[in-house]
Amino acid sequence: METSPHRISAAESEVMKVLWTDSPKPAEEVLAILAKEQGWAEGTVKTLLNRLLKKGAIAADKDGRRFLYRPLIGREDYVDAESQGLLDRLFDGRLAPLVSHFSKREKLNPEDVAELRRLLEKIDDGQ
Amino acid sequence: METSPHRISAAESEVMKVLWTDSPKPAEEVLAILAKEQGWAEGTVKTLLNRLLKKGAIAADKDGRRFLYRPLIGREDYVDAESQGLLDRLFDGRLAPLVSHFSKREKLNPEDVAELRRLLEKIDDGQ
DNA sequence: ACATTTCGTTTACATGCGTAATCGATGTCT
DNA sequence: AGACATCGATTACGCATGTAAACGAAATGT
Repeated sequence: METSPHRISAAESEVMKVLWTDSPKPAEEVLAILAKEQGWAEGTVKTLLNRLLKKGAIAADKDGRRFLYRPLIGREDYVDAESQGLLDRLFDGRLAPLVSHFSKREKLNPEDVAELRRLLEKIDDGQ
Repeated sequence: METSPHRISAAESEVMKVLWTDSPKPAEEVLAILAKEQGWAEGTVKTLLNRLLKKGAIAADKDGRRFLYRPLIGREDYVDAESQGLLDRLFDGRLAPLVSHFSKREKLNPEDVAELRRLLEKIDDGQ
C-alpha cells in the first residue's frame, strides 16, 4: 500500500468528487456545491482545497484574480485504489467473495442480478 | 445503520480479524500473532484491545489472572458495513457498477468471470 | 487614494489514530 | 515475607482529519 504521497481523506474526496464532475472550477463554485450538499462553511472548503493542493491531488491555475481548480489524479484511479483496498482487506483481493457476501446478506435484488448477468455476457463477448 | 457508538479503525480491525479467526484468546496470543503479522509492539496491541473494549466491539472475560478476549460484533456485520459504505460512496450503492469498473480496468480474469457466473446461477436457483 | 470586497493563506483546535512506554496491582517463587 | 514477574490500565505524543476563524494581499468602486 502507500502508493501516493498522501492519501485522500473522506472529506477531501467530496471535494474531488465535485471537481471530477466538472472542472476547472473556481473555489466559489466548489464552495457553493459543498455548502449545499454537505453543509460546509467556506473555511472548511478552503482548507480542503489547500490540503489537496499540498498533496498534489489537484492543481490551481490562475485565472485573472482567482484560481481555477482541477483534479490531477483521475477519478478512475482513485476509485480503483479504494475498491482494490477494500477487496484486499476484506475479500482476499477478489470480487466474487464480495458478491457472494452481498448475496448471503440478501442485498441483491433481481434487478441487480440481471444487471450483473448482462455485464458478464458483455465481458464474455469482449474477449 | 450506525449501530455501534464508534467506528473500528484500520489498526483495530486487524485485532478484530485475529479474534474473528479464533476466540476467545488471551492478550498474549493476540500479541504473538500481531507482532508477527504486523510487527506491532506489546503496548500497541494492549492499546488497541482497550480501545475496542471501550467501543464495545469486544468483551474480556476474566480467566484466572488474565482475560480472554472475544468479539462482540460479528465479522459479517463489519464486512457488510464496510462494503456497503464503499458502494455508497463510490458506486451509487450498487454492486454492478463496481463489477463494471473492475471489468473496464481489466481486473477480471476468466476465472473471476466464471466464478461470478456460477454465483449468479446459484442465486437464481435459490430464488 | 481610500474604503470595501474578494480571494487565497495562515493559524486554530478538538478528536481520532498509530505507536508506545510506564505505572500499578496481583500473583509467584524462594 | 520480600523480590520478581505478569498483565491490564494510564499516560504520552505526533500526525491526520474535520471544521473553521482570522489575516493579508489584491482588485474594485467612488
